[in-house]
Amino acid sequence: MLRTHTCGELTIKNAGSRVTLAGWVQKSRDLGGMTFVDIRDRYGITQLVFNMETNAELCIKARQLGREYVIQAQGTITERSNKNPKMPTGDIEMMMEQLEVLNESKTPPFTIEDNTDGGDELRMKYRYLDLRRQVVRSNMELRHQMGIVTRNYMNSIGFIDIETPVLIKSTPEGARDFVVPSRMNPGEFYALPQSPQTFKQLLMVAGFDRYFQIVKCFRDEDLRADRQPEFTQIDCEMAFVTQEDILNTFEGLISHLFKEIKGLEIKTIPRIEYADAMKLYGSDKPDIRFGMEFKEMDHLVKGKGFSIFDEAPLVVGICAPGCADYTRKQIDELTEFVKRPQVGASGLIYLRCNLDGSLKSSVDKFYTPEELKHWVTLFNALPGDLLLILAGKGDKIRKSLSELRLEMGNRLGLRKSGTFSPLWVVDFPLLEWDEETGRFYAMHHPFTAPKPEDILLLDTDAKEVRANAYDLVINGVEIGGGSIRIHNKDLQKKMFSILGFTEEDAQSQFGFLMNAFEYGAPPHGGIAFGFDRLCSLFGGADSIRDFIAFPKNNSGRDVMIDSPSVISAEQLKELCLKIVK
RNA sequence: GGUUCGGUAGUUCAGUUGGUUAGAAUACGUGCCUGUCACGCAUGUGGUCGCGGGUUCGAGUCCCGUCCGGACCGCCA
Repeated sequence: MLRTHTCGELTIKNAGSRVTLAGWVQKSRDLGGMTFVDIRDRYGITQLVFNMETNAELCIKARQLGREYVIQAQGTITERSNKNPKMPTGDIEMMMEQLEVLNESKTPPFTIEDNTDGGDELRMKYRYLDLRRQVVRSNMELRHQMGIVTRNYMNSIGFIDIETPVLIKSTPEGARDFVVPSRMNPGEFYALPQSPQTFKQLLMVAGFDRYFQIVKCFRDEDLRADRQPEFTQIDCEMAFVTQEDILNTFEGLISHLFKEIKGLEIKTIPRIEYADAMKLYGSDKPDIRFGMEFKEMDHLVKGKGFSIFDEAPLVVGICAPGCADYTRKQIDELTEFVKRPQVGASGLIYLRCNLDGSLKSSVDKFYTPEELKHWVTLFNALPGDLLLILAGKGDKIRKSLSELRLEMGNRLGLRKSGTFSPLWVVDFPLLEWDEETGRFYAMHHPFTAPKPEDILLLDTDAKEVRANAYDLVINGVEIGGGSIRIHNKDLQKKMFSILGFTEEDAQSQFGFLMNAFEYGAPPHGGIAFGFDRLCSLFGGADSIRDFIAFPKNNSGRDVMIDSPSVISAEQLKELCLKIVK
């Protein structure tokens, strides 16, 4: 071994012992007569002391060291005369006896510090240097812990980890597939899985009644701070269960993770129906760390001559507590915010509930003080509050108001990191009508079971059919989702037909699944959690990139290895492929 | 496909109404310094102002195009 200890473990107890450390030069401080060098590995930092009086040759050698040189240091651990309470090894230092440069280093393009001077792009290009930083490394360690705790927990409640294939079949439903050409089958392609969905269902048919896997999934869609083209799921499936059993089982996993990793007790996770979430928060993934629920106002505002409200299908607002002192400028800012194309409202109406009890709105012309008082009553608004009201088309304006609600939550500091508010959103619609293509799409996926009491509606009013589908939302982030699956061939066939599949298409794409359903498929259902998102949520970050060792940038590129890249003409020929731009 | 912000020293940024030789901090180099730990002091090196075109006596600054990066919308069963 090139070392006897790590750079993080030596304390006052080791004083007097002769040790050898190996690691990277974090920083050196040359004071003339003596030189201090901080040596770093993934466990911590230890201070090395070189003294000109006792060993001039070694001290001069130490002055030649640059940042990130890899060195081996031998010496005796002594108690410091000037202790540093800020570092775990701050009580001791190593009086140097021997120094070996194991490898030199160019000066890195950014500092290897918690508050690095490097920008994102540079850090990604030199990710191996970025990963040396304590903050990034501890993100990786958190991820490791989350994985271990999950595996142990799932194992302890009887789940079995089974790997499913990565080279599978492309299907038109859902996200775009990444495809891989098959050399042995010219003109044919594998697809990388968007999730192991059908395989885990086949495992249920096979009798593995509790399956899980921490598994890479792939989707060829545009990226976001919380979306990577390859990402990791905790993928789970159970047989002989109801929705209730699944929610309870995975409430167990989530509270266990919170307890083990964060030391937090999560009581029962509240549930909200999809329809209520949309009505109260305008979102299927509401952040319930704060209230500010929607109130619909049509019955109070229509027919008073204010055409914006009269002509809008829906008038809906929120009450921002303590914001009545917002200046004209601040209100204008909010108006600009809701008018941004990403938010999409055409204007913002406000009502100030002044501290002296008076009311001031942007529509005083149209409403009497008495009428405005009814608004205040509807919102239970207190003096000092500010009502913010949008008008427009139902779902669209709810979405805009949802953005405004989150913005106000941010402004008022109501979205505190370190606070976790998990929520089950249940009873999602089974289907979504798409105007452009004039057909239904599965809201979750085509294997989701309708609620038994809604099955009859499939033929008459398919839009109204609710599914046994659920999402886990934490702090407004969709962390997981799943459903009870269809296990009956005829119902599955019917679903495909509603989704516009011909019988032949359904058979060629999903025949293997429907055939399996003919051989005793048990009732089953499951859930998948976004592991990267869960890690970044626990780590208190908005972006999942810092919890992935080698992430891709906004354009799906890995700027370190410079992928994707062109392949040679030989490779193309072998695959019978031709590039047409 | 769209909206929006940005690209100036190795790095992070400032740069006024278009006007002399483009600045700061940090990093790096050199010298001094025996208790530093964001060491200090002195001093120095370092610039294709992303790229191309245009307006102008004059462009880092204005205009057009383009490339790259960030956030977002669409998209993401």
